Amino acid sequence: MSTRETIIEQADYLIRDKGYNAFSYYDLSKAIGIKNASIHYHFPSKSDLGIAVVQKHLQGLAELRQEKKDLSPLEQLEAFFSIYTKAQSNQKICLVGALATDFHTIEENVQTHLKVLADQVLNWVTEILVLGQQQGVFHFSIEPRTKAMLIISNMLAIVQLIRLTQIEDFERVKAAIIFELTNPQ
Amino acid sequence: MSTRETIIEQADYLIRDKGYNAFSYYDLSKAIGIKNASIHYHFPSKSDLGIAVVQKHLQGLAELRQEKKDLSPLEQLEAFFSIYTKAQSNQKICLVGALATDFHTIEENVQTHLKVLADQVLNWVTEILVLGQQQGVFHFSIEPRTKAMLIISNMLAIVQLIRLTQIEDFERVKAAIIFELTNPQ
DNA sequence: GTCTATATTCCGATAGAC
DNA sequence: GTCTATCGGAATATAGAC
Repeated sequence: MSTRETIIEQADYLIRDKGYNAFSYYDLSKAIGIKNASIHYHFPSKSDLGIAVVQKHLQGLAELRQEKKDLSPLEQLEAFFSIYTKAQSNQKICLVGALATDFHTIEENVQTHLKVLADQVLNWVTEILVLGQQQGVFHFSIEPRTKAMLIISNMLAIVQLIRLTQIEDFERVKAAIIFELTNPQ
Repeated sequence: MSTRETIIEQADYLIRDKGYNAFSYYDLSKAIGIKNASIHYHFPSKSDLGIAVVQKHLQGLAELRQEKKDLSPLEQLEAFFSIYTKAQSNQKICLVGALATDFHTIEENVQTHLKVLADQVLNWVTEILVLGQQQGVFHFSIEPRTKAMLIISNMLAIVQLIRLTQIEDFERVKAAIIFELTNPQ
């Protein structure tokens, strides 16, 4: 992995662990083993790095979506959940939530990229829900886009909340979403 | 309002606007009109201030709960939602979410108080849901505590997400939660 | 591309006068 | 209880050698 990619990966980790404003170039230099100034060579400003991290997630999302596109709606939804399962296993939160709470402190170009990421996530989950509804495997009576917001909200928030409650709540919530979605009650 | 109370209120505002690590004693001094050092007289360390803000929310929650305890389950749930409606109207997020994302950077005594707040919220919403279920006005098939986590997650995350999507999503989500909860499908 | 060294700014916190 | 003044440290960022 190139130095540039290593920096992005570590920055991603730190943003989702401590928050955008709490991590520093010094944190990165410690973690990677190169000096502060070397990181500025790759990413002159912190915003440049923030954008790169968001873009990495955009790319990862597109790849995951492409990779799973022929699977069943339920399997695709579980693929979406896997993003959060992976985060939760490392005590990390999701990038969208991490940067949303710091939204009023990040530069406008980072904000813009973040909005695109949120939009892409919303589009994907909405698409999965519509497909599942058409196939009769998902049951819900509200607008698909709103249902997608509810499910995304559940995942985004639960990875934050399990820092305060119990780690087991993550699996409980995931199972409950699938139960309610797949059972006509 | 006493200077102490003014400081707490402004700190509350700033934490939920910019995040715990992004606001400074200087921000407070500008907003209130007293000097940096004067704030340290009331709150020697930033942790002292953080704890005071959490405790203000704990007290506010207890008062709201007491005030609404004889109302119907639906009205009590709407009272819970009103916390987020108020936040959303000022582009603020909820305190629990704001401090959860910064959780790994705040001092242990702030963490402890925050956990108590999250626990109190969870207890209240669970209680409302059980009552509604007993009265036959709420319909859900999962554990009440898990259902409470789902609903709290929805509200906690939506106030973060509307910074990235559309402000109208807040009302949509709120209406959808009530619709799904009150309709047997 | 990485380094040393440093400029600059800002932050949390304290001493001491009033 | 609020002020001026300042300390010590940390952050983002840059200059210039290698």
